[in-house]
Amino acid sequence: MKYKRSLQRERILELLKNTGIHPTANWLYERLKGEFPNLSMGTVYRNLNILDEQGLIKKIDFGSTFDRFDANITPHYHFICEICGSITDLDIPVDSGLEKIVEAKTKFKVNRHRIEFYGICDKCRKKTGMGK
Amino acid sequence: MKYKRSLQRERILELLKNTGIHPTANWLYERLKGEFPNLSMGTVYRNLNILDEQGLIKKIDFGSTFDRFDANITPHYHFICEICGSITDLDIPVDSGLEKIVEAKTKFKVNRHRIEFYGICDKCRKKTGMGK
DNA sequence: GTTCATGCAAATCGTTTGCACAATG
DNA sequence: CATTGTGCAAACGATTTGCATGAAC
Repeated sequence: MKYKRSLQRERILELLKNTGIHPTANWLYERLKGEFPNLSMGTVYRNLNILDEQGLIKKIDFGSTFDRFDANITPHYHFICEICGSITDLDIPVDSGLEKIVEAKTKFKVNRHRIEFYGICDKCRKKTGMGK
Repeated sequence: MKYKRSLQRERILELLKNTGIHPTANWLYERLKGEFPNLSMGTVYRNLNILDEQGLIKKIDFGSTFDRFDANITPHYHFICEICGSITDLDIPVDSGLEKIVEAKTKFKVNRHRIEFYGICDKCRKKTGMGK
């Protein structure tokens, strides 16, 4: 895919670079519609996806669009296969020391944390011959 | 809120306890509609929310429903305030040793990981008097 | 018999897409 | 002029909700 310049896209990137608040698409839309009175959400989303594809920004995508549910209510981490989407509970110790580190570095009160590992599960490695 | 028994809710919990695949609402619906021919998605979702509220299951909710975007494309962790929803980039080292630990314990190929810390940010601590 | 749960359909919300027109190269 | 971007509105998919009926206590 070959991209052409677009003022809207440039301004979206600029706004994103000048803020630390990790905005939503709607925040960007609100900020820009003074500048581009006919701006539409479609344009904002399309450009965000292009910028993400170009590696200029990162979408904090929180996984798939649908919720997953877990009857294992003890703290644990997850592994998510990037091919088949399967989620596996991990049997590694939950490290609350990490929360201490964050509290030492910031003024925040940390209540909990979560870790997700992403990669390729054993089944998909066999199927696709990917991974080593 | 006071809850009454419901066969549908009991079966949803049972299914969830007997599988490790972290199902979606739709997966549960498909599994149960043989048993409850008139089952509706509304019922599944309502019961999942009740079970979550009761602490009997955990919704892997991936934060809010909307995407957030970040122009900081170097690997880093996030802190999310549970009161105001603000997201802050954290200045603590990204520990790729964690990925090694997972690979040692599993047959998975790990490509990346993410950590989110949840708690109360300094602004909200002042406002609400919460936290310590 | 009061409260909570169900099924159904319509509504909601964030995001995506089809299309005709405008801007870019 | 060939290609990509825009605005608009309609479509989408997961989830929620209003309402009348049914089950639990």
